[in-house]
Amino acid sequence: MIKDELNALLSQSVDGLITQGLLPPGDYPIPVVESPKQAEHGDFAVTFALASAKVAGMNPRQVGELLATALQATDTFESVEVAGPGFVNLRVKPNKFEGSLAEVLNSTDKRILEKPGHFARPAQPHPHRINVEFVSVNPNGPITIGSGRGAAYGSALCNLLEASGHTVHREYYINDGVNSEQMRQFALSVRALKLGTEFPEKGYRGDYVQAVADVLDTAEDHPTEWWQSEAQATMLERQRRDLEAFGVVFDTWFSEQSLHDAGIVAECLNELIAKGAADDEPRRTVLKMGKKGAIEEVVREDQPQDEDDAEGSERTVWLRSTKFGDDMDRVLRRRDGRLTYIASDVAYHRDKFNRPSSADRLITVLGPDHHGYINRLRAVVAAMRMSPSEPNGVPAFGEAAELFRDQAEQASCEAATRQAEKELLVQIFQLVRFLKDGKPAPMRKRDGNIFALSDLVDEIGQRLHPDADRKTQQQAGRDVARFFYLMRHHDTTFDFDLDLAAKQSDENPVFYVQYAHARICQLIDRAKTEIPGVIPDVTAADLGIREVSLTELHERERSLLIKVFELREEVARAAEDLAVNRIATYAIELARAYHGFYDQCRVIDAAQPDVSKKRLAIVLATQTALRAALDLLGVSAPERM
RNA sequence: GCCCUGGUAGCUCAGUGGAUAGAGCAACGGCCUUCUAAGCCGUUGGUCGGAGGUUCGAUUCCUCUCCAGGGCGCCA
Repeated sequence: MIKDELNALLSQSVDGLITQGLLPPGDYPIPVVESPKQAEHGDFAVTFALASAKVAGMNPRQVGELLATALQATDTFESVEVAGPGFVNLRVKPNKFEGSLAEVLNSTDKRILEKPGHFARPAQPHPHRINVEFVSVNPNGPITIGSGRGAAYGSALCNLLEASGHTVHREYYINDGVNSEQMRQFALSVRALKLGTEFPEKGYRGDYVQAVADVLDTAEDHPTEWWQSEAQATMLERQRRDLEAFGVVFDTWFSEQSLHDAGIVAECLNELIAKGAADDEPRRTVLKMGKKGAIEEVVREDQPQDEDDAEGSERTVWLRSTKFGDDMDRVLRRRDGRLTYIASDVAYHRDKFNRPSSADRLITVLGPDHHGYINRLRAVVAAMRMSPSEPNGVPAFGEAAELFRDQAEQASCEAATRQAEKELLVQIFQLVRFLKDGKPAPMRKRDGNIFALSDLVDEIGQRLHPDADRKTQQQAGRDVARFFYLMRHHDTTFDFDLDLAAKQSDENPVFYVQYAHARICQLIDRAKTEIPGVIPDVTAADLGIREVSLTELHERERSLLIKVFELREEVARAAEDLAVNRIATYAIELARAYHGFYDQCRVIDAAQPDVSKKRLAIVLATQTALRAALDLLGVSAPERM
């Protein structure tokens, strides 16, 4: 793509200057082109002169002049200007865009997620096998509009990681442990509704509970476990349906309980004890933290042992997670022998690493209420991955002396923690506030009903297209909801304006982008009938672009092309930062560039076939980029609106 | 107390250590007998919460601080 070519050219030029003795040898930064904020600064800008003035021992403008002279000589630029304190502003000769345009057109009609050769797929220097776990809510209710953000983000993130050259596994962790008190309450609520028995005090109300009861085909009572597994399965099915309708599918729905059933949780527990990462000493270590994560004090809380406890009660087993960066030790096995959620987490994470096509990176997407879970989760992975250490009897220093057996253990634990920081990335998405009539809309209705993701999709779809069929409504609702969820950075609280989402107007960015695509499609259709033979044949093996020469470019053509070429870089950067919102922003910018081009550049003109051909090539390239961006977001690209 | 996130135009928000900080909406004014006006163009609008520091250069990095939201269970 054009930027890579220019970067290579820059490096050559700088090397040349050094070889010629015009620049003193030194440790220079790698020169790269940047996109200027203002169009009048040219197509690309170089800040090399500013960054390297010190190394060169010259003033930045001087370095800029040298670089400009060298670049002038390459016959690549229409203009090279040194501006301001030492920027080098570049305007590229139109024909230098031909290669990049051909590259994009080669990808027309290919989906970004299908063909590895797609132009938007950057060369991935460090491809990983990434397991992305997201949504993973309890199977005791429908997917809420709060979780909707995690669903949208997680699914788009997976697309993005794939597009940037990683292998991705999409995973949903089912919190179906039979020990779960919440699931027990949910099951008992269903039972009460079905059999007319007494409703549990902490029971779940809402139509969806009744709906589960209605589905179950039984008239008699069963053990609680039966109700639990039946209610769960029914609810899970609803979740799966809702998610699918929202464009979210998983490769694996992983059952927590299956780990218990296979005895793996217990096995892991024993492993941790053997490694010294867990034990049943009756104490909990709590770290008093100062600023910047500095340990101020190690507090040892002795746990009272109830002599009165029922016979057969066991000693509490603690994960010494304070050895792995957590601020508090965590319980793995309760006194009554039940294993905790975090105990299954150990087994679960071991499993993720140990499958046949195992992951080497884990990404876990969690909601805002799980922020405190990050260190704990990392400690779990660290403890599970740690290799046991031979005692060396050298006591650790300072606070560490309270935590570790000796320096050998400290080294081992710290290495495991650092490793876990690399292997496990926890992404927190922040709260969404839903606004209706300018006021916050409650997430939970007074009757105990939850504002479900499916309600959101339906409501937006119905308000947009009151008279359309259900499929059209759902598609529209899904497109708008996904785009709204994704257009803000996931780690920022944002307001979801339901009225704006349901407005079919220029205020709604989704339609702004989709409209650009629809305009393109209609234009291409029209060109096929009005000026057949002029439209570049992108299906030909050796593309029609070879006949399209870019001898001159209208300003709008130029800026549109540059924007199209940016997609690949944008995908790489967004994937690097796990920032899906960049793609939404890019889509809006690309749409803007297209609308601007469309307004000023007449495409179909039988009198000027060369101009038409060139512009159609640019339009096709834009269509490819726009589709790719929308694909990544999981938003449809309609052919007409 | 500690941790996380945010504070940028009237509103909603972009912004990668670079130039005069951008967009959409709102307000005002233009552009359809030629490819979809769900569009385009222009005007108005800013102590980038505050104070220090690093840097040739800070909205961006560091420290402190103010304000707002969220989180810190033998719950999951």
